[in-house]
Amino acid sequence: MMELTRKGEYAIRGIIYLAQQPPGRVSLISEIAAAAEVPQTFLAKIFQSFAKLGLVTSSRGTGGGFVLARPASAITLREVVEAVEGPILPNRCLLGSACDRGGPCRVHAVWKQVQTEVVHILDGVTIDTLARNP
Amino acid sequence: MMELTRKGEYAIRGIIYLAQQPPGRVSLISEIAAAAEVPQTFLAKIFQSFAKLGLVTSSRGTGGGFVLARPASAITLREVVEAVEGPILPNRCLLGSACDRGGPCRVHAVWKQVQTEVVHILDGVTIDTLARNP
DNA sequence: TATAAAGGGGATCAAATTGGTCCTAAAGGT
DNA sequence: ACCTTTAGGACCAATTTGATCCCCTTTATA
Repeated sequence: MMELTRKGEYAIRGIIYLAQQPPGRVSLISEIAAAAEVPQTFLAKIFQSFAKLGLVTSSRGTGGGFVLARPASAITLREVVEAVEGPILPNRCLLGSACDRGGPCRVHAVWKQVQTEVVHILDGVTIDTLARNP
Repeated sequence: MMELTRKGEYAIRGIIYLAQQPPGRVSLISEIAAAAEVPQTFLAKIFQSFAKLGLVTSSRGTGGGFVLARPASAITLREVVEAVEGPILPNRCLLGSACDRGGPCRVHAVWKQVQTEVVHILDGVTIDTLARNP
């Protein structure tokens, strides 16, 4: 239960690689894909999401590629994961207010607590931290 | 991300209904399914899992049905969820020791922490508590 | 000892999601 | 012009999810 998908896995590996490059250094998607051992076309889609959300900046043409849009210490694991997997949401009922057939369900508060805790943990981890890891 | 499936949702609804019955009272799967508003054949499968894991006891034939195998206060939400969704496992890498291409991945400790927290929350909630909820 | 009333278990199936490819367009450098 | 590189959409196969169906076994009781 609650498993990260390949997409999430790849997203993390890819952005960690970017974070390990010298600041300002532009990386090609082909380079990132090779280093992170991820299918290139798939990773390209992932980085499109990153770009749209402002986690990375992209440039086209010769000399183009991807760079972090912010210092790695200002990008959280939560942002990266949510960029490709959508919001942390242990149960659909956390979206609307009425989840059960009439009124909030009996487990509502528990899922809310799970959500809060997970978000808190992932918010506390930056890509910088992960990139510097042993 | 991390969404509970219908199966998990149904499992919880079904066992809460059982917990709300007078102690010892046998409930038919048809009765539970109607009350919980869950497809009966699907719920039957779910309760088979419960029975195999010893959360409920089942009896066949006339007068048969399902009863909680333990007091509702001794059944945790975690047991119910894991019975049908498998173990709480934010990342595959939490199974083996080496997750990344050689050695544990950089995010390993984070997923471990998420797992521990979620397990802790769900372990702290009993079916009894849910059944008595407003 | 039939027979009806349950649950057990396997096979099967459609729909949704996941994981991934391909192609064409657009943008930028030479 | 022409090459390089990302953008975006269409498309596709495999897997998972969400069921349904059918036949078997167990059990009470008429």
